[in-house]
Amino acid sequence: MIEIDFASPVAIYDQIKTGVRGMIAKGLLRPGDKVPSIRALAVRLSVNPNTVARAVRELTAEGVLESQRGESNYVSEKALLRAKESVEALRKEFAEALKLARRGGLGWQDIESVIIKEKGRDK
Amino acid sequence: MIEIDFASPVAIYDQIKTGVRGMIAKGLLRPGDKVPSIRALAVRLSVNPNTVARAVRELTAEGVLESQRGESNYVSEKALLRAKESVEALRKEFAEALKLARRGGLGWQDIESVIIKEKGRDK
Amino acid sequence: MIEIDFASPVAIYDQIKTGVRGMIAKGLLRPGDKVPSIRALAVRLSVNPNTVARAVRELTAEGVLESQRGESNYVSEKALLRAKESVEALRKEFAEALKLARRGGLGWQDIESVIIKEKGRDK
Amino acid sequence: MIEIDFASPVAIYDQIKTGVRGMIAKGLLRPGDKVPSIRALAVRLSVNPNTVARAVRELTAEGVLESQRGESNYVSEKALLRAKESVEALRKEFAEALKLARRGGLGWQDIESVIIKEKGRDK
DNA sequence: GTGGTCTAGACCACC
DNA sequence: GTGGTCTAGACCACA
Repeated sequence: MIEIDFASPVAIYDQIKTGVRGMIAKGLLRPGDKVPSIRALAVRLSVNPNTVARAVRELTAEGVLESQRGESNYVSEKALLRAKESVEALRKEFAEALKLARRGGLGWQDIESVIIKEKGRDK
Repeated sequence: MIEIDFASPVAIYDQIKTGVRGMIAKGLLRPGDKVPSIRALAVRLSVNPNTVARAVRELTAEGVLESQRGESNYVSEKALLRAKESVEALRKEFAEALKLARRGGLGWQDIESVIIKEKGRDK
Repeated sequence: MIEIDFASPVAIYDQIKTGVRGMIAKGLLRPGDKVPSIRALAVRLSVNPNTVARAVRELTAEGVLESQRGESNYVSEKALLRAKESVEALRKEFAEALKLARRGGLGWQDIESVIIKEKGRDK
Repeated sequence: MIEIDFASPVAIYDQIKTGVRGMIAKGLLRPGDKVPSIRALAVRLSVNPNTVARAVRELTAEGVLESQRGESNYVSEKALLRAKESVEALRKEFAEALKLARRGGLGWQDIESVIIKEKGRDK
């Protein structure tokens, strides 16, 4: 499901947010689907429930999830649209990172090798 | 030579630093080479001389450039090593950005298209 | 300054948010003003720093405050506009509460007495 | 009689409950009075009979109304007491809303103007 | 010193 | 059981 990189400089709650948006963008999570409980997710990701709660809260504020007291959380109808937007933002960030790497002298060969390595990790 | 993206969120002096390191890594600047004067660089990049000065100052502190009172700046002997290190750092950042983009749902096709587009821009 | 009612059903972080917006709307806090540190506010309000941090974080996301790593927080330029909006929202909520109270049989006399009492508390 | 605000976030059956309690508190309905039939009320309020039925059911469970199979509904003897209680609850909610509005920066002038407007609507 | 994040554990309200 | 809030205390990055 969602992979957390504890060594990453990116905050865990942010990785969870990105991960959920990613699953929606990839179609693994669809509007109306029930999202695992905060506690369950926390256990599965080996993370504190508060950290998951923060991600869920912010995704809810963003309109990606819908939550009601005492009930499970659900993927909202607007989620697909929001996910598309965030993927586009990600595309721009990646393009920026690529440009930076090129300007800094990273060769195309290095870049291709990084990509091939990641593709392998993906399996 | 060095391209400055004035719309980028990355500070200009930082783009200059990265650009210089990049030219060294690419072999366009070699240890012992004379670096253009701050004023000349400022004019060529359409940038404030203070901004160039800051980049040069920090590169000097870093050991990439060597400067002496009233003389030109030169690429240091250690520059190649330093540049290699910074390219390695860049590689890691790029790998990180790639991983993030993937987790967030960006498809391989999107990624390839970004790369092809950048390759084209490079010419 | 900001008064916290610990007996209120309204969450503390929300009372802080409303309080800050209120001070801006009242002109007690103006764009560019420095906001007390999270820790200082926490002590003054007898509240956990994390609770203040949440209020500050959300106000920042909302565009009312501006914060930078390691620096103090400041009231943003857009804060006045945002505060005006939130006051308008508050006005509507109050009007709704009034209408509800009237429909439920609360007499004008009762309402006036509540208001006079609150005016007294204000001093 | 009872006014329904279809644009309100408050559920309609709840508005009906509040309205009935209000009429009792205002003395427009007294213990022993016959309450119009569910169908008649539904027509008069332009509302689904099921919605009225729910309001009546809950008011009966609460002890405000009394109903017997096939007979009309009547205002119970305890109704006055219950209505007083609910008005008191309403008073507290209104006081809370007022306090919130004040803390959020709503001026007394704004508050008075809201009240005057509502008084006018009341006629 | 600042804000930002994470953890641990507690209590509440709702269903 | 669910999510929501608060506290306490820790560590990090930045300046």
